[in-house]
Amino acid sequence: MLMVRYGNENLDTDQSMNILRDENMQCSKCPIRHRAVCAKCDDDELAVLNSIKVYRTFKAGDPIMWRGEPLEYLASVVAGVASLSKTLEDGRTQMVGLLLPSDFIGRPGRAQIEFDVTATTDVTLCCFKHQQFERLVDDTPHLSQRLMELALDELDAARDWMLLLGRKTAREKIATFVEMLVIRSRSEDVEGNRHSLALPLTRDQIANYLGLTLETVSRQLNALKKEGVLMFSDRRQFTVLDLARLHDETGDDADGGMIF
Amino acid sequence: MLMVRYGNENLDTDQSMNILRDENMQCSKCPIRHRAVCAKCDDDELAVLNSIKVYRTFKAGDPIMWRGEPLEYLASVVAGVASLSKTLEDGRTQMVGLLLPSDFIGRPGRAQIEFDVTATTDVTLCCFKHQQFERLVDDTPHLSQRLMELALDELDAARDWMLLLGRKTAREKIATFVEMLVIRSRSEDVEGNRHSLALPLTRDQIANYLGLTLETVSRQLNALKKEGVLMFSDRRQFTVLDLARLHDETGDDADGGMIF
DNA sequence: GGGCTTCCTTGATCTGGATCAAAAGGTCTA
DNA sequence: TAGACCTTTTGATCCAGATCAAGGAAGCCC
Repeated sequence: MLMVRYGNENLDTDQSMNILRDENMQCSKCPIRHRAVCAKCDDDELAVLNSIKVYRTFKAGDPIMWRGEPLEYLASVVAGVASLSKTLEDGRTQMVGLLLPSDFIGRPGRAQIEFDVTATTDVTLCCFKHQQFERLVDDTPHLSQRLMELALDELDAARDWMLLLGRKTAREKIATFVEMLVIRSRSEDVEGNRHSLALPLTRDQIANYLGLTLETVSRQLNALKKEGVLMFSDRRQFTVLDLARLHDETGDDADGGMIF
Repeated sequence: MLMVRYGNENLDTDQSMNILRDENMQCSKCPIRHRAVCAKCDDDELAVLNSIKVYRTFKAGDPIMWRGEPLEYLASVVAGVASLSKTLEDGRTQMVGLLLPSDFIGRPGRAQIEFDVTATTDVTLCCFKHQQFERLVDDTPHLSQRLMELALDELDAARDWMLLLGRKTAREKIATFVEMLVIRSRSEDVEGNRHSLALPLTRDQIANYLGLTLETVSRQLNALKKEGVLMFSDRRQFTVLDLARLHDETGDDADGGMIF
């Protein structure tokens, strides 16, 4: 996945909090500059954000925020993949969102979140202190407008996922998931209509996202391989050989509901 | 469900469009005044809304908006229940939202919606012309703030529903649905901890909302009846005899994730 | 009242995906 | 180079809920 490397030389690192202050990292050069919460900000607004932002990094598997915990930071995902998940009393869990670069964590006007946030790969976040950011939002229409757009995008994605969870077969779920990965990582290896990319999740995590078990995920992925829709170079890295065929397996109509 | 009756005497009715202009209906007396999109508006702002609003009514079963159709109106639900639903290529459908009084339809900055909206009971909407409303939102922070809150509430509800659709058993789904109805209709008949209310949906529609079949819905509702959790006076009207027991059947933990 | 239609119930059977179980790769450490 | 620990694959079995199939019950229109 879209991994971004920053040099380590000039970092002022607070190891206990994973906080990096990288004086070299300017918002204007940020890889997610034009899709994140700051997308609509002009140079002056960006300068303010630049001055209050802090990078934090998390290792794959690290918890980022817990449900119900007061929100100290709001953040944009700069690199890596994080997941949102909810849990039932007896421990069954369901992922309710996948955060890819440019997605935003935390909401203005909410003191806490209703789900756990976990790093599924190594993750870099661009963080803003909750209260500082809230104040900024109040006098920056470009920020609040963009926050609204992001919230509505998430709502559309959540509703597409409800259709998937409620009505799709295991095969359709897997095909939809892979198609989503292709769409959300357009920038990666493409050769003709062959798209090469990596699964950002383990079989177990995919199962968790799709409301399946890991065994079913494994069987369906291998079936798509046998049928010549996918090709795996290792367990994570794969190529979509037939995008049209993949779409046929999703159960969605041609004009497609999916918004990512 | 919370039905509101308006006198018919002073209505200027355009039958073909179901448009009612009721000069007697002042926003200040509106039953959803304090929960709808206008909740934060002051008297001046309300006066503007009052002057541009139009009521429309729909019979149970009527389509309200179609997916992909350009949005002429944005609207608040004043009375009755409407549903949002999405459909797969082969016709399988899944409800992705239930709109109760005070809920809002349509989004600023979006020319169309990604799902169908249908009246499930007789419905009264308070409508605003799309462009007129957009302009108003831009210079009325109270409106845009409230729209943001409503969007975030919907997002939380959508995520709770993803957990339900992905991981809950049929029994848990039904119990969660009934509990939601109780919570969202607090104003109705309560005697001790016995809550009497009506199912706003047919068995088929409930199945559609919960990702089940109508037979399973019927069996589970009757099982809850046999076990003394619910009591039915007819097929729609019922009483919750044991709210704690109902909650135990939802699978949620005590402090509860559910936000409605 | 009788014939529609729509909604709901109940029973019998089937099946997709869960669950249980075991083994095969891969990676890391030592 | 072995051993410990993952993640993934594959096979065998099971079961919750879907599907198929008949009726009932309530409302509506002639």
